[in-house]
Formats: sequence, structure tokens, C-alpha cells
Amino acid sequence: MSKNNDFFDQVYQVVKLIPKGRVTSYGSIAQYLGAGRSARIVGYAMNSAHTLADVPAHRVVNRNGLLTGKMHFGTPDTMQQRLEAEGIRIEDDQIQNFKKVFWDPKEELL
DNA sequence: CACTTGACTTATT
DNA sequence: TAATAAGCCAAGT
Repeated sequence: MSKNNDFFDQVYQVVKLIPKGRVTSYGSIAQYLGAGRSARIVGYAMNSAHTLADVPAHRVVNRNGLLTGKMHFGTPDTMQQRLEAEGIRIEDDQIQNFKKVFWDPKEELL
């Protein structure tokens, strides 16, 4: 039997818990899981997660609030459209009011 | 089995 | 303030 709790699976669980209309960053998830600077792995997990409908990968952006992974969706505009559909305002692939919509698992899930 | 690439972040120059 | 280096781990070649 393989590992029941892969790092990827834990990432998925946290991403699933992101409230609608909020976003978080790869690094915050990594730190919440105790991975420290393994933020890249979170991004890589998202790459594998895009096949899972349960994982709202569009709610995960980089620390600048920039939609770095938009190109990995069906179309480069899918991510922005989904975020805007949840009330998040985006301009030039940059989340506006990022500080308010930011959802930090270390603070919220504490 | 070794090297390269990648949805990142922090520190240093 | 901007550019470069390093650290992280997994998957693909």
C-alpha cells in the first residue's frame, strides 16, 4: 500500500478548504504543511491536481497575487474567469485587493 | 541512474 | 529597486 498521505494529497485537502471568493499562495500552503520553501512542490501538485474537479486550483496563486498558472487551465483565461465569477477582481493577471481576499491556512485553519 | 525542468519563495548583491 | 543565486522536491527525458 502506498503512502496514504502524500504531500500532494495534503495540498489538495487544504486547497479544497479554501472558501469561495478567497485565494491563497503556494508558499502559505507549503508552510502550513511544514514544507517550508517547497512551494514549488505545491505548484507541481496543482499541475497534477488539474485533473481533479474537487481541487479549485484557480484559487491558488503565487505570493504576488499573480495568476502564474493560468496557462495550465483549459484556456489561459479560465483561471481569471473563475476567480472573477467568485467576486475576485483581476487586472492584468494580477489579483486586485489581494490582501483582503487572501486566505492564509496558518491563520484561518489554525 | 543522472540531468533538466518547473503553477515558488527568500536572501543576497 | 532590480537582478541573480540558492533551496526545495517530484516528474519527465
